[in-house]
Amino acid sequence: MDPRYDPSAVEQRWQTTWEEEGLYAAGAGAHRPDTFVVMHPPPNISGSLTIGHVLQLSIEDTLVRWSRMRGYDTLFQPGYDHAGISTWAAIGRTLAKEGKSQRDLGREGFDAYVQEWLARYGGTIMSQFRWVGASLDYGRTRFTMDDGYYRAVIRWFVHLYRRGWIYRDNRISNWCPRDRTALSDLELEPEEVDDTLFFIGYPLADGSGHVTIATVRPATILADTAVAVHPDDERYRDLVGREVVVPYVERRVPIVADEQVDREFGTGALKVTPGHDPLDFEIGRAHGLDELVVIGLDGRMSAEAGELAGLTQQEAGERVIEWARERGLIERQEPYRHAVPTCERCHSRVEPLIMLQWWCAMDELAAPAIAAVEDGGVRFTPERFARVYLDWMRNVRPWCISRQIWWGHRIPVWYCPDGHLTVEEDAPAACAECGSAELRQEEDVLDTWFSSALYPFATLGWPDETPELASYYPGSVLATARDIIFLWVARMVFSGLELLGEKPFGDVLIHSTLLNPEGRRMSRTLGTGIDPEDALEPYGADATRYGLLKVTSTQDARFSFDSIEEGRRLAIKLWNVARLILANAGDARPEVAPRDLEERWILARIDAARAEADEHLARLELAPVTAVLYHLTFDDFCDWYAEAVKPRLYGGDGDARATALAALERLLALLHPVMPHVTEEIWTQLPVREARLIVSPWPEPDERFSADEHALDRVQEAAQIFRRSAVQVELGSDDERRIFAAVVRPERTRADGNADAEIARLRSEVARAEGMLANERFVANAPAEVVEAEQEKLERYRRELAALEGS
RNA sequence: GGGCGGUUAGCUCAGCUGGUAGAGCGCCUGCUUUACACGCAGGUGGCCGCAGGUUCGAGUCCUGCACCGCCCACCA
Repeated sequence: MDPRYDPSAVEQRWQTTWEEEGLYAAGAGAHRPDTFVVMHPPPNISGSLTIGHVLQLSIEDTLVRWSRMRGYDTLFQPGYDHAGISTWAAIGRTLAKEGKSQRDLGREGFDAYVQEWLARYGGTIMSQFRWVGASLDYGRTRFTMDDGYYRAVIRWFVHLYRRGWIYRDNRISNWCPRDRTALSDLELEPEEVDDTLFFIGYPLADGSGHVTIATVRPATILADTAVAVHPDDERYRDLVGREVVVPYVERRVPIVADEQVDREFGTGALKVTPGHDPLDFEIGRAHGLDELVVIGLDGRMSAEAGELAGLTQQEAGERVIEWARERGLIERQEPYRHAVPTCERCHSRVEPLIMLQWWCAMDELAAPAIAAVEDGGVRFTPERFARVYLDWMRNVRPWCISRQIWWGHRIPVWYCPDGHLTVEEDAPAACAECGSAELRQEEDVLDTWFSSALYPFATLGWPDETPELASYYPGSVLATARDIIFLWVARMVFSGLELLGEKPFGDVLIHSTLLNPEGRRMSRTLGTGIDPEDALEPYGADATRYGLLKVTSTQDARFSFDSIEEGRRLAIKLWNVARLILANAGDARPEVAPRDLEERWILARIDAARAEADEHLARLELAPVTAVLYHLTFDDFCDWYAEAVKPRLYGGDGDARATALAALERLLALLHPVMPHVTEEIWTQLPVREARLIVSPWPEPDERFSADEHALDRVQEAAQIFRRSAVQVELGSDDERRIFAAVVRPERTRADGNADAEIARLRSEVARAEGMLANERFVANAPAEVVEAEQEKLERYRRELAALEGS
């Protein structure tokens, strides 16, 4: 073996070998009927890997490899997402450099361009997946726009349409004037802005006074169709049912009462603009108000704004205010800071506009998806995210699913010249209503998340009844960051329940969001992110995986190269101890032939670590696993076992050699899910191996040694005391004395004879324990085992103290 | 406005159903030449955010408060 471990060559070689030998394929190594399925969240085809993706892959791959070694039929599914608006916008930015836009290309020209673009930028992500060592079944890679998947999405649309839950309607929509498409509520991002709140008098139609309203958007006054007050508001009770005159347009509109009005805000009277505000829209529909629109798709005043047409809202607002001020209707104005919705992608201010869009009603879909989490069929880890999911699901509103872009699944609706709709999976020959053959397909495409929602089964061949679908649905664990609980997780749950009658996965693991070393959110656009290759290249995949898993928890985690450095040291340590054992193995073959204390002890320790790791992995806790492995390797295996057995290895003890090889095998197996490459590389150096480590059995516990987990406690205590004080403590057996001599080498110890400090320490421990045991209420009320433990501690301290003082 | 999370060693963080504080890194000291200085051994270092409460006993449970962060939100 090379004295120095160089991950770069080794890792790449194994990644290729495993894949070529088919060991990443679903079912590899399986010997039990259960399946373990992980759908890796499909990355945007337009993007590149972030360090957060590497964390996610590390978590998933560790669970997958662990399951594979335990004999499960595992499927780790890879794929890409076409990422509608995201890709659309990315291409827009590229085109802008040539002074063009997407729409300049025309629909077909755009299709051609996007294919070329994907060929150029699409391939890097999967090679980065491989670099991490993610054992995805690459041969099954799916794309959310491939033919089969496309068909699934269209089937889903038609299904919902026939259910009556998808409909086309003029509703208030979120319109991004820059991207020129509608957005769902989840694609908005609030942004704080400084506005002015104007208090404007609306004269009563009969001239008997006026009602004052507050607004930050005076331009929308042109589209006011009512004033609303709270029904219980004493101030306005008498005015309900009467009329006011809207300033500037001088239109008579009613005063209505609606409980959605906040009495505390402004004057308690609200101008109602159903065409340009979500709340006003609701009030308008409830009261049958007119829905006027005065703002166009470009965000400027439209033709309906009359003489103000073409002006910006700012300009139009100033004109309206000026008009009102001249007539003494401006009561006052004050600066006002508030959050307004913006497009999460381009940060333009989103216009709420009434427009014709496709909607999906959510009530019927949400009910079973709520039940699935309430009754524990779908579990969240950490649990608190179940509430986040439920709160959203219980208050979910209609989902706007149409987008006015050209990249995505085109809505399967055809219009005839008379405006009849035909909804079919395949292009119909004639209008279903009038028989007209002159059909035109809907221009809009579907929201990206409408298709992602099908991921857990569309990737398996749905709507066909494939063997994969039968075997691998539902999946096991979905690992994701918390930012897509609504966008994706929730939608997968309800689509799976609706189409297959079964939840898509049993566990949702919400892992840490990685922050940069300063504790700030990483952002590609701000350049505060970490390029995964900056870790993978110098440290290697094993170290990177280990380092990321170490810091992940139920909280956000700061990324740091320190933990990756620790992983690197672990890999090197493993490499070196393997060299020690292999160089001194002679012609021994791995066999559990324990004869002496240190061997039974290390086998017991490995078993205990395995049990601990199993427990944590079953609970989807990854960070504690790295700690268990680290201490097992460094402290138990290297610093104690290897040191203790070393003289016997040198001396040609066959049993010691055979057992050392067997113990090393088990250690490698335990580490493999986290650090697959270095462990597999060492594995191939072992004299006997029946298979690749990646598909070798997870170590079974050996009851013969479970009692020996603490066999070295006395020796370790004696060593501790000796190293601190140079005082020799009596040991009970020859084995113990031999191990002590092998591990505790006086010439490598400070041994400054500081027995006094040790005696003082033990005396204070004895005093503390005596104090507790003298407390009658403690002895009476504490559980028996706690009191016993305290007594044992006291006895041990007294024993050690006696040994020290006697010497 | 509503909700959630955090506050523990110089730094980054563990501490499950309450039993008298841990890890890694850093720092100090001493050890190298038959696995590894990418190493070994030892050590220093904590009113567990603040104030109350429950309890024989609180980092852990309860109530308030203070900062920091996140999510949701139609107060126009």
